[in-house]
Amino acid sequence: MSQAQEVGTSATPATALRRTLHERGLRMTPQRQLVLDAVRQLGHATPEQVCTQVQRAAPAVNITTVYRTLDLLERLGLVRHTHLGHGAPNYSEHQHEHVHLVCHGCGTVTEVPTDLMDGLADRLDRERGFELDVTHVALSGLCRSCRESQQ
Amino acid sequence: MSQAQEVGTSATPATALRRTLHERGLRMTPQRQLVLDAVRQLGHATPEQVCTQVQRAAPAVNITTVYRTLDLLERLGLVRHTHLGHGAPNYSEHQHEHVHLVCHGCGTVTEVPTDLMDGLADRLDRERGFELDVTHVALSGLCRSCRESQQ
DNA sequence: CTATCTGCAAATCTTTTGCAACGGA
DNA sequence: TCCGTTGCAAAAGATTTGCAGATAG
Repeated sequence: MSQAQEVGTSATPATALRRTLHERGLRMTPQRQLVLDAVRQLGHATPEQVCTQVQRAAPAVNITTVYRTLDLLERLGLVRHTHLGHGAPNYSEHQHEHVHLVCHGCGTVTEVPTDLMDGLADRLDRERGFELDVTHVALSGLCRSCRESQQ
Repeated sequence: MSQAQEVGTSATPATALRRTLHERGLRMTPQRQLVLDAVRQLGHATPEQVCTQVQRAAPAVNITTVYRTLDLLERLGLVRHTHLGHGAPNYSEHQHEHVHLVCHGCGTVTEVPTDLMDGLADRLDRERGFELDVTHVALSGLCRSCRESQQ
């Protein structure tokens, strides 16, 4: 009983997650639902942050499980990760597509619509045959307020 | 004598590096020249790769020194680093500006001229007041050959 | 009942830090 | 000589792996 104690969502309805897992012969577990919920609640977050959020509902869930589950959810196409700059990967819902702007100065992360990248994506496609994955990396630079305070 | 043994470049002329260091009250050392040389020779490389290259000339140089020196050279504006995707930062000469395209499929890194980003940079500046640092991150996606072999 | 999952502990890998010794100017 | 630098060892942080036990189906 030391394992998975206190793990459990409020209801555990026959969710889309359960269906997706079963289609591939995988099992539905409270941990998997909790990790997916956490990613949705947090918008975008590191594995560490996801773990903290999950543990608010189920303290026994291990960070190892969070890593493994994020990997799994990504393979299922339910979440995706981007690299915001330093090192920590950053997970968010797959549907929720956006480009990250990271400020060197204050570290703020802003989300902007992906259509900002349309022009660039077209050019890369035409000129280089490169299919840009718009959401996988962050653009970095200086935000307005940092520019103002710097000069 | 256990330290810095066998460290030494072929000549050690009064280089630009020496001057830059002295301007700031810092000291010229063989290690610093070797790290800078390695970055130039490799084009772009992780700290690990830089270290391996340096150690071909001077086996005693420690990875710690490579990390510290890359940091220093970056503060001096001689090199800069970008994030290619997974986690390892990637150092290259500062003068040598380019945008990295990383392919998800084969991992190939391609360099393209930064003016590809001009349109996007303008838009971000006008619409968001965000000053894009074009060279700091990589764009990822699928290269032509991976697209062809995938479909 | 059985194969899949999880938690735990330990291994790995990358990067940073403290400190005594070294060496550039 | 003096103080910036280096090498070493150990710490710190992030992620992965092996395995025994728990559990979904």
